[in-house]
Amino acid sequence: MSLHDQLREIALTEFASAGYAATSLQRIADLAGTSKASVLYHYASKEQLLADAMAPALDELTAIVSGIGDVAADRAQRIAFLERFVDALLAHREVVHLIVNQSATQQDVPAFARAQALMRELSEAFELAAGSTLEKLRYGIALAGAAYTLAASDLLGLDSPPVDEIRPALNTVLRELLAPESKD
Amino acid sequence: MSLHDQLREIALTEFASAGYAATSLQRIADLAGTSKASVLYHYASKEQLLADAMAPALDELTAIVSGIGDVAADRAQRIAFLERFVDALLAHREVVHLIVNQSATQQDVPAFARAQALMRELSEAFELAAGSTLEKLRYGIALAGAAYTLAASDLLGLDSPPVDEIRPALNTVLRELLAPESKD
DNA sequence: CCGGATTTTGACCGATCGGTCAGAACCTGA
DNA sequence: TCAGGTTCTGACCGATCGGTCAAAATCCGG
Repeated sequence: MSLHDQLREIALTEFASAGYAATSLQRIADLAGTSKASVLYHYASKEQLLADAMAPALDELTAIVSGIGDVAADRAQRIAFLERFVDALLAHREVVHLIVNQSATQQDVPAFARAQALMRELSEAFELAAGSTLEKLRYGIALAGAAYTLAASDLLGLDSPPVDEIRPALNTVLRELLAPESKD
Repeated sequence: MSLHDQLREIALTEFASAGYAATSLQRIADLAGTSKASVLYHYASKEQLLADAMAPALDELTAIVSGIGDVAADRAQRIAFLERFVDALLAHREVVHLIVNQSATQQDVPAFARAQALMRELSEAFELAAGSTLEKLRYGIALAGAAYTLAASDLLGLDSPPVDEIRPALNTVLRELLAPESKD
């Protein structure tokens, strides 16, 4: 793999585990066995390195949220959305960790601002779908809980089960909350 | 109110909204209309200022988690715990925001390490209570979702409903997930 | 009014960070 | 072998930060 790609992967892992602000370019360079100046040759700035590392996940999540459909009325569409959402969370756990744990306090960084805008778009879509405070909370708890639990499991040192065990369980819990059989 | 107490409140609000690392002692001093050196006269260090600001909430949460009881078998105890938990979340929203959004990436800061240990203790208590992956996820989603949704609602610019509307709704959703009538 | 204790302040320090730059090293095709 | 582009590097810069310190200002009981 090229140094260019290797730097992006190392940076993503470090940003997710130690934090964007707390990860210096020098540390990324050390982990890659190169110099800080070399990192800045491949990526114009630290912000650009983060943006490139998060881009694939953000692109995919943006597509999913954009094509959310009429999630209010149609249970089938709700289930389809949840499935796509869960798949994306599992496919991009490091970026999910970044979004969930750091976008809140780093809105001056473009990539985090983009993530924050995405979360706002998602929550607004469900805000419209939900009538009562109770229902809004259900949406919030379900989606945020899924993302956060996934992101935190690594961190808390919990031995997380394999993906093909988490995926169906996640789908089950989300359906219990947002697409129960009794409804629609 | 004394400058000592005022500094703690200003710091807590800034730490929660802008982030601990991103909030300089100079900014706290400016907001309080005093000098940076004065802040460091009242609090030995930035870390100590954070620790003092978070202490009341952490103490209360620690007490709740310690007295968690046999949450596995007894539905009544589970409901009692959830009620205390929700009350604490609502009473200390700013600290909850801090814990949820920043403790992950600041474990070298003692107060955040303490928060992290608390979360681990809580998750381990439920880890024992839960038999299957599905049940573990239910606990994770419920508790993390409640905390994160509460913390994020301020941030995303959502107009959050008044507390006496959120409290019963939160309790309802958590009971649906963790203490359904059908069980026990 | 005085004197000791408390509180406040500006100047300063060392460390760290992201980023710049000129040149060295390296690779590649003619 | 040589030339031109690509990649890499160490030295350096300006800014910011948390924290120190001695001196000034303020407060308060006798």
